[in-house]
Amino acid sequence: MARYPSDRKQQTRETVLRHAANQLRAHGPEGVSVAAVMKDAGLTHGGFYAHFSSKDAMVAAAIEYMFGNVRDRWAHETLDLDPATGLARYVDWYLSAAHRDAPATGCPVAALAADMPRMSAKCRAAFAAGAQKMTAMFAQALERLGHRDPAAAASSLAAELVGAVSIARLATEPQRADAILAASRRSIKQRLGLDAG
Amino acid sequence: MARYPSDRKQQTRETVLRHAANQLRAHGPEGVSVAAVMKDAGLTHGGFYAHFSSKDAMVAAAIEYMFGNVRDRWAHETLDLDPATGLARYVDWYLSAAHRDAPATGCPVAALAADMPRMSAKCRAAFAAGAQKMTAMFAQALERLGHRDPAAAASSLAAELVGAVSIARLATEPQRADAILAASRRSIKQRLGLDAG
DNA sequence: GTCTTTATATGACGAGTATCATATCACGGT
DNA sequence: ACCGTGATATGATACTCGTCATATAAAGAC
Repeated sequence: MARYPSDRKQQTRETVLRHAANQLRAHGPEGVSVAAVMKDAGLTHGGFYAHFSSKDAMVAAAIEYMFGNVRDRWAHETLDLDPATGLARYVDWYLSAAHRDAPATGCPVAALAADMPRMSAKCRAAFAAGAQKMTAMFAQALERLGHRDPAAAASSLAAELVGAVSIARLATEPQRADAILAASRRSIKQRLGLDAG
Repeated sequence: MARYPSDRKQQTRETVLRHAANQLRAHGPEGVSVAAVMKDAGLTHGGFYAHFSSKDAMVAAAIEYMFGNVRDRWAHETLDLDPATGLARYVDWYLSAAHRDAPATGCPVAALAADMPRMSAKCRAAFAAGAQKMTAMFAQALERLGHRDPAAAASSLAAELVGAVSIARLATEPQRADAILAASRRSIKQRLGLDAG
């Protein structure tokens, strides 16, 4: 029956999704074209609708994919570390020059939040769910650290992380961009008690 | 010589710019079309190139226009107030539900920062300059408040303001959106010593 | 009233896009 | 060797957008 390896289509779909996710963050929801994504994935535009019912469906799937990566990175960065060290390490990565300079593979919230209000309900829902899980991730770590009102602290933390990277990406001079990240690193660590060790 | 009122073209240009600025924040740089802006301004698309050399030139001019409004609002909100009260009042406005729900007339950084990396050099430069002036505005107030390292504190403040509004605009449930703004209001005021009065 | 100039409108062109109908290709079973 | 089907390619359609050439409308000068 199966004329192709059974998971061939699945793998193609995931390849397309990966390139879609990168192009989304790099060029924005309107800047990404079906043909360009397929070309990046090594295919032509025609076969697209065998994998997704519409461009919007692909974008929604790519959003879930990106937030899956966010959770993977969190798990990777905090693996086998106590909550304080793990959180500090994640903050350091989030506010690093490497993350600032690689929006295509970085946090979707910093790269795409501003575009969400004008997207389809499906995309907005997927994005909101992802962002919420991300904040919950922080809240759990802060709770273990004995913070009172960990939800509020996590919300404030997420806000400054996202804002700092967004603004740092605006700066024209590299040293200004560095200073923005450094200022938020210090402010966050001080306020969350992560600088004492 | 002058067959029309001398400032007629200037006024038309400003009307177009105002609508361009609103549409930019509402629909994003790719979502705004020359024809739609002109229609909003009560004109047709043809006359556009009498006012701007290109769509990009209009966007760049609209960016300057928006940041001009930012400074006007700052002046308006902090007028005749001591630095602490003025800053607190601005923070309250920035993190208000009204601002969150009206991106089209709100802060350009929260509405458009994510789109800047993929815009023309001219637009990026105008945006970076505007954002920098905004942070300098905060730094001046913080300096008057006797903060040490007011530049760093202003940077951190701007980051959390922008991030909080960006994330609040994602939330699907209104009460979550409110909680996000409230958490950052408290965190900012506490850390800057604005809650004591 | 007519003329001249400034401001705006009409209409067209070329490029790019999402979508879909149809054709071709690759592969495992026989 | 070849056949049938699942996966991808080709090509076309309808639409939108930025841009510009040209036409019309408005208003003071004579």
